Amino acid sequence: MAFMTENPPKKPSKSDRTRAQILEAARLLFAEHGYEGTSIRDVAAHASIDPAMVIRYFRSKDELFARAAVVDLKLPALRVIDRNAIGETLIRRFLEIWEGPASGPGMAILLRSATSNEFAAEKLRDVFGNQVRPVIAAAADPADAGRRAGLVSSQLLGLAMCRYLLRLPPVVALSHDEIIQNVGPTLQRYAVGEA
Amino acid sequence: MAFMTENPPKKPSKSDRTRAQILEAARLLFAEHGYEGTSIRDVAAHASIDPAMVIRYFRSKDELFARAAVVDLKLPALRVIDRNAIGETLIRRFLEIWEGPASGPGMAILLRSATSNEFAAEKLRDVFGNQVRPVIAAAADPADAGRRAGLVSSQLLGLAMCRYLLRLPPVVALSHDEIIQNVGPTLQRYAVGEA
DNA sequence: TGCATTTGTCAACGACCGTTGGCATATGGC
DNA sequence: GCCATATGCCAACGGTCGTTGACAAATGCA
Repeated sequence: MAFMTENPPKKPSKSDRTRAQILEAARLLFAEHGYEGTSIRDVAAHASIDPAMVIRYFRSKDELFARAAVVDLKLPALRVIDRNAIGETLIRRFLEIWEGPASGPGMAILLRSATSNEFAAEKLRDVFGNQVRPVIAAAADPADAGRRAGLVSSQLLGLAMCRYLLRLPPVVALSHDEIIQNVGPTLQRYAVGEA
Repeated sequence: MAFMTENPPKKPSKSDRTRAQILEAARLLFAEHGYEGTSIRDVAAHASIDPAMVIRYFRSKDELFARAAVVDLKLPALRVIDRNAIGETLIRRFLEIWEGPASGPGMAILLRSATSNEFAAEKLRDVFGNQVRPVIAAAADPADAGRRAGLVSSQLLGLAMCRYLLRLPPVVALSHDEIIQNVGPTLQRYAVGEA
């Protein structure tokens, strides 16, 4: 067997480069065209490699998608957030995640395929259950953290859909300041506003 | 040529029934599994008919999808809406569209496929440009109606995604009253709130 | 009853898909 | 240089897809 999946500390071997190229091409294409709209052959062509190699490095298309669709929102630690600025904090982090240089296209990959691919949908539900909900739960009564996190998610997810996937012109045209000033208060009310 | 597409006033002929059955099956499946996830053979099986008939009645899968993806939000006429209750009016109509018995699955069809099918995306942009925007434009300064309609759309589209497509549990659990009380004020502010 | 038109079934086509196994080439330790 | 291994290409498989054309059954008018 020729796979040593877990960290062998030193080995930037030849294969690791192509492996990374394949994964990068896959993340790009999955983010842009979704799971069904991206073929193994497309990924291979983008990585300048034979389709068979994609299968050799990742065992199947499903496994490749799973490797490509990892998301870490890196939301601010629970106690660092100012309760009175949680709305602004969330929307600022949102813009970094979707437009900042550091973050990859992980969320785009999930959101693009979540409507027609159950694995992506489940993964997206996990993100909001394990990464968004805890932040809200730490800032307000944990009893209705689910309700509040759900409302926050609906606004953020809708904004992402309109701005980055559907590319609704007036939403694309919004400046960062406009988004912060308009959506920030909404999130603030959803997260910690009156019951 | 055997198609008389435009109203021949009296003819509930045999074919019109199967034609309707095919369209109904298509709307159901497109709404549930999206464009790429629904095959002509699936539609035919659901309509208890041969796949070739689907092509004979509608000329191609694209044309079938176009016929299935018609949407009329039937938003209240421009001057009937109370400016101070436009948020509540919009969210109530939203719930009727998505859960009421009268409205079909038109929006679900569009939203389900909009992330991976450019035709559906364009159609959805049309809906918000031709049906949502005018309502907002009539209620506030038409100059920034685009911005306001975009914000309204982001919230409504996100709520639909979370509740009906992604089925995020805490959002599914929301009662109609909770939705109206929480999302209504958001839409009110987006539509006519302070600049 | 005859016959033309409609309505439906069946088999097959070419294309694309994910995936596989065999075979060539390059690499790197001995 | 020798050879095991890693890396890569190629051709093909079985399957599903949208779509087509030929043919059978039903329908309705003369």
